[in-house]
Amino acid sequence: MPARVTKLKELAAQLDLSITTVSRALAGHQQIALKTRERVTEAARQAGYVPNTAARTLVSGRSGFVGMVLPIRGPNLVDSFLGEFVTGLGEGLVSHGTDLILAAVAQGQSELSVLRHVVESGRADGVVVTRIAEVDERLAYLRQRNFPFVAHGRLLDTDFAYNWLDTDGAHAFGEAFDMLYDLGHRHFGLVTIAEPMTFRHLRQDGLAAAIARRGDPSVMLDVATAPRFDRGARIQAINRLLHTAERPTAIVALFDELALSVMEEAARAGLVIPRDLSVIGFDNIAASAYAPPGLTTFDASIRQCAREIGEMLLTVIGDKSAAPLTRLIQPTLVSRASHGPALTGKK
Amino acid sequence: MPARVTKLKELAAQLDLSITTVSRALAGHQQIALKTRERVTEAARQAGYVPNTAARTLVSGRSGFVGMVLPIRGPNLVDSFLGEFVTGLGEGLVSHGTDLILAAVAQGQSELSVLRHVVESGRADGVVVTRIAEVDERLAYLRQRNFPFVAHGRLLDTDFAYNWLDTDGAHAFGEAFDMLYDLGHRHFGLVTIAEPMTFRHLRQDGLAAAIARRGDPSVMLDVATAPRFDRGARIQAINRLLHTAERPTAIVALFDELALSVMEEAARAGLVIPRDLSVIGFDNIAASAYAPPGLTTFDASIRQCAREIGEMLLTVIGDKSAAPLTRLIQPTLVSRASHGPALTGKK
DNA sequence: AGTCAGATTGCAAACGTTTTAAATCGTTGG
DNA sequence: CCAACGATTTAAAACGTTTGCAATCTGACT
Repeated sequence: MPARVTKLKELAAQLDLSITTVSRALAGHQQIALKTRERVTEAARQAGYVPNTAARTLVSGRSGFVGMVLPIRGPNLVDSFLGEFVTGLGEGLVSHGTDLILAAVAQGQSELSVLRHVVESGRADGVVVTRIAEVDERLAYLRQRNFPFVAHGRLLDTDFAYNWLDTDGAHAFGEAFDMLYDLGHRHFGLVTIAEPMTFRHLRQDGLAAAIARRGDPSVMLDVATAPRFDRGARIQAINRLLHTAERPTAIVALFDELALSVMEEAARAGLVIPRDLSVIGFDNIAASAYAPPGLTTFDASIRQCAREIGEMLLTVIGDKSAAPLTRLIQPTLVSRASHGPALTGKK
Repeated sequence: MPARVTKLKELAAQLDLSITTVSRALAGHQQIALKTRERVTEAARQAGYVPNTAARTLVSGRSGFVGMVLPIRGPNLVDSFLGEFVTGLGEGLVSHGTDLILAAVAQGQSELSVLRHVVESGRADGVVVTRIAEVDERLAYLRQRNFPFVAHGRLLDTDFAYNWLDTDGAHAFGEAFDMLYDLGHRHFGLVTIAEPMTFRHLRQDGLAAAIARRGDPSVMLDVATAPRFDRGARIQAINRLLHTAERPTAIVALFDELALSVMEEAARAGLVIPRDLSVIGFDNIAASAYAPPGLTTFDASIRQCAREIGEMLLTVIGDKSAAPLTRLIQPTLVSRASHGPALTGKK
């Protein structure tokens, strides 16, 4: 026999008060006598009263939920990002009693249509959008609806003001270049993805800007590109980079998974890291610490970022007309053993 | 200007039909004339009508959500489990248009109280419970309420019938022992956790049973125990195991994270794996492939399990009175390079 | 005693949907 | 031409809460 859920009406009857008063007392309204408020609170606690979310949402227009569309990924792909992000988001939201809804995208559906559903069904008071694309229809939609959201990542178009939090990939990649340059490296490789994600541009541009700043014409940069989820193409692209006549002495990867692939292929080709090749990644996923000899990378602290995104979103929901919130996080260099001085004997 | 959401009333007015008819037409009731149904469906599509979740939930008593309480974990802990699990669950639920609610546990709250909130506020039609403890008050609560749920993991008490899916850790650990025994190992180590989780017992018992089955009195087993989230204690316990006069030649770890720690400490102690020590884990987390020389482990395919759990839960929600659903998954051995023949020269 | 202000409390509407029971329509058989 | 039936549609209640407005109560002041 399922124990029944106490309703406001019952609580009111039991206390010999009106539903209105009980509701207000629990909401802590000042207009209800303090004594009554205490009496009601205690009775509610005793009865284990929990307000019905649906009824509350229906009348107040606030669901107490924040939505997120589950990022799509291939069937055999491990995504170290999601677990961290979700945990952080939960942490950021919990202080205000807000829960998270995750909506998956079914086969044949677009991510946008799922987002629309979440927004228009009133399930959520705000949403989080991750992995921003160069032309992102999700952001366009949310903006047009004037629906509260915070993006993890930036658009390239800086005219479009909105709420975002991003890690400063451009700066990090500049830092990586400077460090490697100072170690004597002049011939660089960059492993990147084919998808039109904005973080690709930002990081790539950060690297290019650092090279330009240095103003040394002897610096060379080879770029290898492969679709994000195509392992075969990735391996091929990396090997093209590794097996040119004049091989780069340092390779920067757009993110750790790519860097780990580089290390694997380098090992397969008989190269010793960091003696023959320096490798630097970005993200600091768990595997990076274990992959020999330990990947030097930038820690983006996804969990912490997500937590802050959660808090930002709550602010945005609370005050829709506030000026756009933006936050640029500086990732920190995690120096392990995959980088070192350039092999100069060769030149 | 936020575009307005179309409501049933508007749709009805526009079609010159009653709200009732429109509602029924969209639900596909046979009693509504086919022609009308088509007309309504088309108009709804055009208007981009999305039913309001709260209103629907309030009257129907079904929220279309499945709940899960975000597993608690330390601030600096990476949990490879969660991302996989959530993705799989989403995949399993999406076919029925069900979304997932994740509720985080705030500081000072108990996981049970959050679960109660989720259940009693009507947020969810069913819940998923992971990481079953020996005496699990969450299961007791859900059962007493007769609320639909599926557990990832089993209780030791087999009298209590409920819906669960579990990986057969007992069998896997038996398999690990047999394999190692056949490779000549006689002195074993087991690294386990202090927390009263049922999977600990099941795996440990599986190992003990395999040893007993073998009936070889020369087999020895040393057990090292440490709290799950205490890294220092874990390292200490492992080193106690590694630095006894007569060191085990093979160590089985309760799960991969422990196994990776064993490999790290072994390397630090100058031991070569698998020559001096065989190590076997369980879970097959991403890092296990990278940690040198590659951890031999069992793949529990969390994502696939979670997917199935999602499907099971939908079944349970659909028919509350059905017999308990149970499913035991056989993990598959992933043979990498961390195990090998026992070093016999020593004896 | 009457009046009035301020402090409390309660009535009733509203939120958008589903669902029960009943109404309406058109048709067929007598 | 009427009754009855099946097919289709509709009115109205219900879900549990919040909230604008009105009602009541309690003293204090005149």
